[in-house]
Amino acid sequence: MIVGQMKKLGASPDWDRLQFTMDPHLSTAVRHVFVTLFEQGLIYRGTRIINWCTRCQTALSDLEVKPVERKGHFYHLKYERTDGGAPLIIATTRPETLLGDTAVAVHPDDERYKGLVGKKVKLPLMNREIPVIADSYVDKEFGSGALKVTPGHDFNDYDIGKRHNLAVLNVFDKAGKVNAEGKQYQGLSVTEAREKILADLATAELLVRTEDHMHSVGVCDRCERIAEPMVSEQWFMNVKPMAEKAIAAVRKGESLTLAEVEKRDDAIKIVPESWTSTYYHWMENIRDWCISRQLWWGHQIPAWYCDKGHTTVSRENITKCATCASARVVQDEDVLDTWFSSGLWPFTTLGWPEKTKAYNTFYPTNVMETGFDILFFWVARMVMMGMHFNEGRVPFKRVYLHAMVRDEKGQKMSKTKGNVIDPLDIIRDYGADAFRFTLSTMAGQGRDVKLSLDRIEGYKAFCNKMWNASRYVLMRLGHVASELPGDPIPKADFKKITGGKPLADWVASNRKDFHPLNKWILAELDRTIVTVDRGLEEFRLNESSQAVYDFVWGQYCDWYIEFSKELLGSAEHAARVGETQVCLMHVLEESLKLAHPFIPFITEEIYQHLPERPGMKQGAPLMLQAFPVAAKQDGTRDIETVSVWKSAIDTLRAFRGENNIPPKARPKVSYEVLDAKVADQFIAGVPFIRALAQLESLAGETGYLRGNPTTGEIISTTAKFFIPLKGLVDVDGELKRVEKDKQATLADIEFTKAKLTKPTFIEKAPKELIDKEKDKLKALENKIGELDHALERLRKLK
RNA sequence: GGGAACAUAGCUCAGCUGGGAGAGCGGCGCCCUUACAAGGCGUAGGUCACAGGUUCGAUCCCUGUUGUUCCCACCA
Repeated sequence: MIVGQMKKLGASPDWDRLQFTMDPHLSTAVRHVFVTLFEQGLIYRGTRIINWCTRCQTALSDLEVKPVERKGHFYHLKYERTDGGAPLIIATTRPETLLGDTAVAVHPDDERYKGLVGKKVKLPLMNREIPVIADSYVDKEFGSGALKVTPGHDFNDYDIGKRHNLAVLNVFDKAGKVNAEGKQYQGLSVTEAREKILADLATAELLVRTEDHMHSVGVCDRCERIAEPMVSEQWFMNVKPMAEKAIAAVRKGESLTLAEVEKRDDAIKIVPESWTSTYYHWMENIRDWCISRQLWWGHQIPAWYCDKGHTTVSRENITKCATCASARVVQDEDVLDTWFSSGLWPFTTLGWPEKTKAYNTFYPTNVMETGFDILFFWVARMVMMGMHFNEGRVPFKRVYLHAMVRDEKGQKMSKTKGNVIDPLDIIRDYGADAFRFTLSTMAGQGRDVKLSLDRIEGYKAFCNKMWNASRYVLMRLGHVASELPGDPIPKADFKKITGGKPLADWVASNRKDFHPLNKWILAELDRTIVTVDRGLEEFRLNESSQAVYDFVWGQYCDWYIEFSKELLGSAEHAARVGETQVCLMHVLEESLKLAHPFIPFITEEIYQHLPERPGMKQGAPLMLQAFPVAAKQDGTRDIETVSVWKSAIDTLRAFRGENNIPPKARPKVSYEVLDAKVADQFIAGVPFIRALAQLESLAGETGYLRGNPTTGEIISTTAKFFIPLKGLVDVDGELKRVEKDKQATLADIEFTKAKLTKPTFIEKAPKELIDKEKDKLKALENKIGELDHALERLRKLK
């Protein structure tokens, strides 16, 4: 199912290399690792206290036990002294464990109990005497300052017991029932035993009082049943020495850049960096890893026990004990923690321990991309195992911890909570591309993603936009039937236009002579390529996807395509048709490549519809094309030029919009350039401003309109437009619009003036900024003059 | 108990080393203009959680407060 989901999502790994940790080769490698570590003394079998799940009937690692706040009770019990002195009061949350008590502990400095240490108390209900011992673990302030010690069922008590050589009593069996040690309580479950014992204590007047108590208990990660600390025989791995090296590798990576770390094999960089401290903290406090599990599914531990009690650990299955040659051998029934084999993933999947070609080529790998929820479970173990078994070389150079998808309420998805969103459902409703794009833009957050259906909807629209833009391009290239009868645009013959050169090459060598609009869109494309590239390099996927989105929709569709209609449709620019067709095509193609990592399906589909062009094989997949590279050309001037046109168009559109001038109205307008510095640039854009502002005509002002008393003046930053207002607008409405503009401009002036008159600013701010502010002030004051003039005319007109 | 993060427009979120806050969705107005109504154009909407500090200047850096979240931890 998961593989199916990944394919639907468009994940593009080399599926031929799909592997499973239980595959024969990986199983062999797992055995090899286990036996090697055993021989190195890093794996051992021992009796320890571990967390035990009484439902799953298996040992759990520390990581598999989740602390949960539970309401409980704090019971104060009376332990009678054998010397007849005042009884000890002991507080506990788990009275049933008293069955396994082997001591009572007090703090060595506790004046209240000084004389008691070394004496004995009577264990309630059990008819057993246990010693009072002194141990500094005990907190004098907590409860009564006296602690019952149950080494068999409590981690702390186990440690205390070891320090004082106390007996370890197991009173529960693997199913969580009281065993024979519990005498009259045998057979009861933990909960039943607790109730019965409390009742008996009450009867015996040994239960002093009961309080409500909130405390955290460890529950099994899988089934949420309370984990029972139990003493049992398990396999452990000493990970401390490996952890030290694993810490060193990340420390080294901290002082390196992402690019630097890629060139070496002894350092790891974690992104986002804030996770490194978490990683250190865990690694520095790491304890021996309990690796055996009492499950029926997994890699069986390669250890055999003979009838004489000898243990044989072997890479091959054995039939005889290695020590006594007894043929009565039986393999350990336990299996390994699933993360044991997963921790070997980066090298066992490449054929290790054999030095295969794949291994030599791909180890160390470049990027490990996963969720932070398995940073310890998986990532840390891979680092430790990887370095240990590969001559200190790291398994991967960079770790990218992506954000975690949560549900709409921000909760982690889980099967038990039933709030899992199936990616297939989203793909069915919105498409894989929209889903991927959304995840990419949301990946910027450090921690979690609340999946927002509205946003997916928005990116679905983007995919649609891309499709429609492509349709337009194909029409303009004459490769799709235009619905325009008698469309004058010739079918683009790229071979002829570029002389057989690939479009990209032809553009690169000729772009300096292109029309400003074509130069401009190429410059915008270059900028976008740089941004997308940087984002991908630095794992800021949201910046990359956002840059693609903004470029395609905000520049290419909203402006360039609109401009191109004029460029292609007017006889004035007939000489630019071929060049413009190439640019439309080239920029579309490069955009498809930039967008492809995010929306692979639709971009591939569109790509397959693109017409034949020099150097391109029909049917070649987009996925295999080289990623775009930005030209090293300075497009600043072109971007500036077109921004002058855009701002003029914006001003005229705002005038139309706010005055509710119907789109069908085509006013005749004349202009006068206000900023002499941009006069040439402005004049080159006149036909395009006219077209996009939907004007009948736009001509240099000759005095006719200016002299006309019914003419209105529209002020943009670089130019003034004269428009006959009569019958076109409601003069009051236009007065309001210009007045609003004036107020905003005045506020601007005030702000800038305040800045410039502050002596400390003039003294300390960078000169560049001061000059910029001065220029700005001048332009604003100029504009006020023009606005006042416009207002005056409007008032007269009224 | 220790550590980390987050708090920006009604909603979901950008804002990369400090120089007058942006997008999408939603709202309002005008448009079915032949790529696109899953659209176009215009427009409203934010003391950037709160209080201090550093700075000529703070959404951005520092400290504290409040709220939310996550991770780690053996307080009976």
